Amino acid sequence: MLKEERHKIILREINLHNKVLSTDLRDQLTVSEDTIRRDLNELADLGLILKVHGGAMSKTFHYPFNGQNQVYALQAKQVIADKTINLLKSDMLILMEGGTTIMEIAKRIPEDLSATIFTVSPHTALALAEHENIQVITIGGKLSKNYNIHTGASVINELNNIKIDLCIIGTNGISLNEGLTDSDWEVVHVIKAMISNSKKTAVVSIAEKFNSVQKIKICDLSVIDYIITELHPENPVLSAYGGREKPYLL
Amino acid sequence: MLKEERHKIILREINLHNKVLSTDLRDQLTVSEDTIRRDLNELADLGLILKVHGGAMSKTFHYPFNGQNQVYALQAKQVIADKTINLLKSDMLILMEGGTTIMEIAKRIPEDLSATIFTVSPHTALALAEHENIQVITIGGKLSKNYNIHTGASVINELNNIKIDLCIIGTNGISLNEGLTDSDWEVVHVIKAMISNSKKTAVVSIAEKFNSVQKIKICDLSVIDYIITELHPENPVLSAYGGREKPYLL
DNA sequence: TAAAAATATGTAAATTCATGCAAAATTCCT
DNA sequence: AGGAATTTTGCATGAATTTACATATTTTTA
Repeated sequence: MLKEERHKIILREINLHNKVLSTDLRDQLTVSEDTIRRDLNELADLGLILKVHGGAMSKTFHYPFNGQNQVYALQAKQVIADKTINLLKSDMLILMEGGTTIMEIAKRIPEDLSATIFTVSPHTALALAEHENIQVITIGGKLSKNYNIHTGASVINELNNIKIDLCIIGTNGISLNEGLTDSDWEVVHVIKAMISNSKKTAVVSIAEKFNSVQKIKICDLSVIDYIITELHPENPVLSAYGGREKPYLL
Repeated sequence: MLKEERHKIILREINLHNKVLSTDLRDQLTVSEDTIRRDLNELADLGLILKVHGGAMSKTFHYPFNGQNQVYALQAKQVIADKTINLLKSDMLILMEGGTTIMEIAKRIPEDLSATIFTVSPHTALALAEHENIQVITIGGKLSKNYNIHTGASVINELNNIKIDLCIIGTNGISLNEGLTDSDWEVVHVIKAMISNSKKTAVVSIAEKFNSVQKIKICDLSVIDYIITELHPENPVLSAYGGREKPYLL
């Protein structure tokens, strides 16, 4: 294994988890601990990481909600993120909403993927900005305090002027009969506009949210192309959802 | 668990709740109480927390100027922020750029000030969103990786459609002869548009940046209404700047 | 004032680190 | 392609750090 290769893996690991243990890296990369230590020293000399006793840490938190904040069901969301990333191809125009699941996707995008990603969420934008080959375009507008995403007429207008290849949204409610539902009127309208200006739409949601209904309807499930959960597509919990038609379970 | 990791968690806990009990931390972090005590001692030695019997407290509770952020010249920037906030009145339309000084302004806006604030910076937007009475509107666009502010034609277009009462910008270079200067072409154009669509413009800058010149010109100083530094307006360092005409030193 | 709680100090075990050196791998040059 | 130069790696050693426990002291509380 090349040194540069290790360095990239180490940096990635730190970006993802905010820290690494020398011992973990030794096992993961199957090199001696001395080598790892030398790697960490070099990366620290370049100012890329913060070396500490026992490993290394991320030097600064670039965006507010990053490390210490405990994300609910983080592991499930990371599984979802990895599945979702398989849908992303180079040169795509991608549109992302906000939320913790989508943040995990943003963080875990491979460094060699080059694409243009639109987002209505400042958090997502800042996470995406970490990737060298991703062009980030924020759809600005009134910032909703509760959801930290841009809403309002200006957002809708902007969205109506672009044609997206793949749109990735989270959801608060998802059920067979009611489709996608949410509780905030402004947010619902943004999501509607996101979907209707995209060729394909993927919904990411932990299985726990399935069969829950919120007050305001976004759309029927038939409009959705992919539903991505942490479970295997053939898990009985999802059996009602994977029909012959869209949406496809991933 | 890494020691620094514990430290960050402890700091976060203190920032959130203003105090921590050693016993709570012992349980939460599953280490011995001695370790917690050592951690608290180290953080106290660094001046980041205030150690008290039974745990530790936030120092900012007692001494407002003492952040743990690694912002360069933070104290000066906080002085600038407080001066700038005097310019803000309720019901104003305000426009803010990005940068560490402006972040301090955003954080320190009084809770009873109610205004609409536009910004081209996701960071600033998220900081502003913390204030209940501030309506935040993000001017979206291509996110510049180096500066983390939105740039490009769409930003200019949006800016041309609004009329701002007060525009607050930072700067990289400020000098009598060359006026405001910066090093990034895209950023310069955004700032130009910000200024030309605002009735009043305030420049915030630590004194250290005075008499420095960057490659690209933004505007002459005569266009600026207020220059705000951490120094007293009559400090000799600034003597050349405060003429009979604009700009006014604060 | 006495009991309880919190703190300080010392010690030993375990882990981690820095350094020097030789073997192995890689790169460079002809 | 072949060999020299350079870089990289693993190992050995001793030093340094970190942690939990035991014990003594101080502070708080009833």
